[in-house]
Amino acid sequence: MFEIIKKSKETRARKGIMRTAHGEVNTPVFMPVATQGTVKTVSSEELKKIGTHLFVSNAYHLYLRPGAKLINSAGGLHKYINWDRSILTDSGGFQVYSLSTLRKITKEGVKFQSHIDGSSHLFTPESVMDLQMELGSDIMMCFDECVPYPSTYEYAKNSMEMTIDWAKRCKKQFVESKTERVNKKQFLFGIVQGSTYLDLRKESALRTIEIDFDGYALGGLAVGEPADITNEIVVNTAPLLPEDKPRYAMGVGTPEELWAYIENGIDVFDCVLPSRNGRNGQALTFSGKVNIRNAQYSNDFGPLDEGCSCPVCTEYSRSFIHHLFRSGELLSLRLLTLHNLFFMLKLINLISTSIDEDNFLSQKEKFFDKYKGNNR
RNA sequence: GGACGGGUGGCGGAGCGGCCAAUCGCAUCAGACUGUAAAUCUGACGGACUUUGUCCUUCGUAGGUUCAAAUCCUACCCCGUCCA
Repeated sequence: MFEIIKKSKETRARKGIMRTAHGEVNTPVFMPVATQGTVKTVSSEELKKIGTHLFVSNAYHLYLRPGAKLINSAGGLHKYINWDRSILTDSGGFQVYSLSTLRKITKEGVKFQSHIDGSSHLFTPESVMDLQMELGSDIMMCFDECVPYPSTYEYAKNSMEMTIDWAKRCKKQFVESKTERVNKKQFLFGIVQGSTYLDLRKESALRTIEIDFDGYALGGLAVGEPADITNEIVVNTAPLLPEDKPRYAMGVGTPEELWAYIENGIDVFDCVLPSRNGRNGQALTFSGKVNIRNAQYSNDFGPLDEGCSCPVCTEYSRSFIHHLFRSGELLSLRLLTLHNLFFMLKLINLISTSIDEDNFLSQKEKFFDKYKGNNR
């Protein structure tokens, strides 16, 4: 599914193409997060318009509501949500972390109490595979435990062992169910855990690779640990992953992290930052972060980001968006989200070009000269 | 002219002798947000300073009672409702 088309001469960065049943996805790629089958506030058409080819949705949430059977009967997730490009589904492993007060982990799986109506649901590696196959996502993720930070070595080790075991069960279920997926080309990614412990990360990586997946993800990142620790994990673990498979840093990240991790050979990212922060009033710009709520933008008639060619910056001013945001107008949330997603895609394009042109390091420095220069 | 009710920090609105520089909401000023239970959350919000504390000036105005008043009393000035 994955082909590398260019390797950086200066770093471990590379460019590639992921081919799924719903088209080609150039890497490095940043996936917007569409948990409920929608990137909050923006439409499929808008995502396409700004150049999105892949986003991440969530099997756990879609299972609870509206339900996999309903989606399946609608003709699958793509058709249901009106998206004919690629979709990656997260398994619910993150919800093991984020909804930790509503679940109980056993060897068998995770028993969740629905945050919607309190009802009980058992998620097992097998059921989560079936679920994602039923949804028909292009790339499925193994069911894992996203380990909280900080975790003791013992907890991290036990959890890592469990995630490995679950990965095997996921693979088995995936392989054995293959006939049911008839013409559907679905791929399955394994997830490396191990918390902040490099030896556990290494062991997790090697044993996950042994199971053999279509791609490999680093999970349990950006869950509250200091940035230098995240960096240490990625720098040390990414090189252990197979060169010829896509590498995915789950839940990451900031513009800083995109540069840093692509430099270390990561190909795929996803993060709620552009969408959530956008809804909370923050615009990402090449000059740094802009909190559009701030008084200083009330009479700033320039675009969110000077020189940005996105559908927002070409049409709307900071002042107006500031006004909309303060007035609680929904349009502000949409405009900020759309701009931020465009920013991330543009940033990825910039990085991609620098890989092509073998000037990654100088382009990175140039980016941060301006980005840092106006940050805070 | 009379009878009630009321005047509290930018606004609304609690408090009705000490625990009040004064609950709360809004507004304002900032900050956070990383595989989304998030259009959310946090902090500041009379002033000054040696800022987990100290001091100064506040609850219509002016007096008074009291060890102590936004809270009680008196007068006055405003505002609202009703009666003439």
